Amino acid sequence: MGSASRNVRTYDHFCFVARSLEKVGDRWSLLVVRDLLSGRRRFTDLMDRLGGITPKTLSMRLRELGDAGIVAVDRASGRREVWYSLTPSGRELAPVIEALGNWGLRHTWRRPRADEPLHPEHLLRAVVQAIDTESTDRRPVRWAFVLDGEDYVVACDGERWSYSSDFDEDAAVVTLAATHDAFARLILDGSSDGVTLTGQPPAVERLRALIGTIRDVVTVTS
Amino acid sequence: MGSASRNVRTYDHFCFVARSLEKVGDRWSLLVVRDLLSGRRRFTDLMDRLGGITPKTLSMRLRELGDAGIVAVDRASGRREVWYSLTPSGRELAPVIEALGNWGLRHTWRRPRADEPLHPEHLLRAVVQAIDTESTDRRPVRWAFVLDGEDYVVACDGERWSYSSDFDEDAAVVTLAATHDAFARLILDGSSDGVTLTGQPPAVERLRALIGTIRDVVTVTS
DNA sequence: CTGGATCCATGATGATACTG
DNA sequence: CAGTATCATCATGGATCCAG
Repeated sequence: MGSASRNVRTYDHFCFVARSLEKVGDRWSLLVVRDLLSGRRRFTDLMDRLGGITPKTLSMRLRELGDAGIVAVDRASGRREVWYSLTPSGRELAPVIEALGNWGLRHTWRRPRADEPLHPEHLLRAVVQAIDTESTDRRPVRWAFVLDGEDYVVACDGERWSYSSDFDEDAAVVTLAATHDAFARLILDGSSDGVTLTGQPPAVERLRALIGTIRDVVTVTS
Repeated sequence: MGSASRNVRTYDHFCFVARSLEKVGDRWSLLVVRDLLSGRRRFTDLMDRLGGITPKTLSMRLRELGDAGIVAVDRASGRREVWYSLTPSGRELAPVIEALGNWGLRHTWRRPRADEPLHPEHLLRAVVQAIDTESTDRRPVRWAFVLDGEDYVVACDGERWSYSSDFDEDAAVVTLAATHDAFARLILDGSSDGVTLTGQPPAVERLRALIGTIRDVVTVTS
C-alpha cells in the first residue's frame, strides 16, 4: 500500500508473461506470495518460513508487493503486530505457485539435505500437492494438522485438495499432530514415531492410505 | 547440455516452489522458456524476441537452462546455425508460463506504449490465451497466421486453444497474414487495414467473431 | 552475417549489526 | 516485534570486439 520508490526493472515487452514477471519476478517475491497463500502472517512469521532472507530484503519485497497491489498491510495503531496478507489479486497468483510446485515435484525431487531448513508448512504443501495430482480420491473431507504447534487444515471439496491455516479443527474428522521432524519421517519413511493421529478408525485409515500413495510417488524418483 | 560453472544461487528450502525457482527464477530465464515453447529457435531469433537482453546474459541463461535439463542444443558440425529447443522437462513448464500470462492479462493489461517493442508472437500468445480463457467456443479448428513473414498455427483441439510454429498451413481453414503492426491494430482497434484473411466465409467469420470477443475483454480494463 | 566473449559500470542482493 | 543502517559482493546491463 506504500507509494515509495520502486526499482524500475522492467522488460518493456508487450507480453503479459513479462509484465507479470516485472511484478513478481524478483528474487524472493514469489516465495513471499507462497507463504502468504495460507493466511495472514507477521514479519517474523515470514522470516521463519523464508529461511535465508535478510530483513532488509523482506521489507523491500513487502513494500514492492504492496505497491503492486498484491500484498495488503494491517498496521493498526496501538498494536505491536503488523499483519501481511494477500489481496484478491495476490490470491490469484495461486495457479502460478501451484504450477511451479508441480514442476518442482516432478523434476527436482530429492530428500531433504541435513543442513536444509524444513518448515512444516512447505512439506505440507508438497504433500497436499502430491495428493491432488496423484490420487483419484476426491471424497470431500477436512483434516486438522498441528505441526510444531501451528494449526493447518487440509481439505478436499470434492474436486481439489488444498490447505490453509484457517482454524476450524472441530469440523475435522482426523487430527494429526507432530513436530516437523516426525512429520517428515512419516512422509518420507512411513514411520509413525512421534505422530499422533486421532479420529474414527476408517477416517484415520483413509489418511494413512493417501500418505502411503504419495510415498510411492516420492520414493520412485528418489 | 554444458557442464560449465553455475552460480549456486539457491534458497535451500525443502520446498518445490523454491526448487523450481532455483532453476528458472533468474531474470530472463522464464522468458527464454516462453520463447522456446512454440518451437526451436536460433540465438538471434531469441535475441529478437527477448528485446533488451544482452548477448552475454542470453548465452549465460541458455547454458544454465541446458545444465538444468530444460533446454537442448543442436550444434551439428558443418552447419552454421545452432538451434535451441526445450526438452520434455522444459515443455512441462508451459503451465507456469500460462499461469503467469493469465495473471498478467487480468492484472497488468494496458495498450502497448509507443516505445514498447511488440513481437507478433507475444501478441499472438496473448490473443490465444484470451480466447482460451474467455470464449466458450471449443470446436476443433486450425488457423495459419503469417506475421512479419513468420508462420504460426493456432489450433483448438476440442478442449484447449494453443499456438505453435509447427508448419502445416495446408491443413488450416483460414490464413491470416499481416505485419505485427497491422495485427496489433486488428486486435486492439478492430481495424482490418493491412490484414489479409483468406478462407471459406463461415470459417473467416468465426475467426473474426472470436477476435471480437477478446476485443471486449481487453478494452474493458483498458 | 551468426554466435558469441570481454571489459567496465552499476544496481541488486547478502552479511552483520543495531534500534524504536 | 518489526524493522533500518552500513558495507561487501555478485549479478546484470551497455558497449565493444572477435572468430568461423
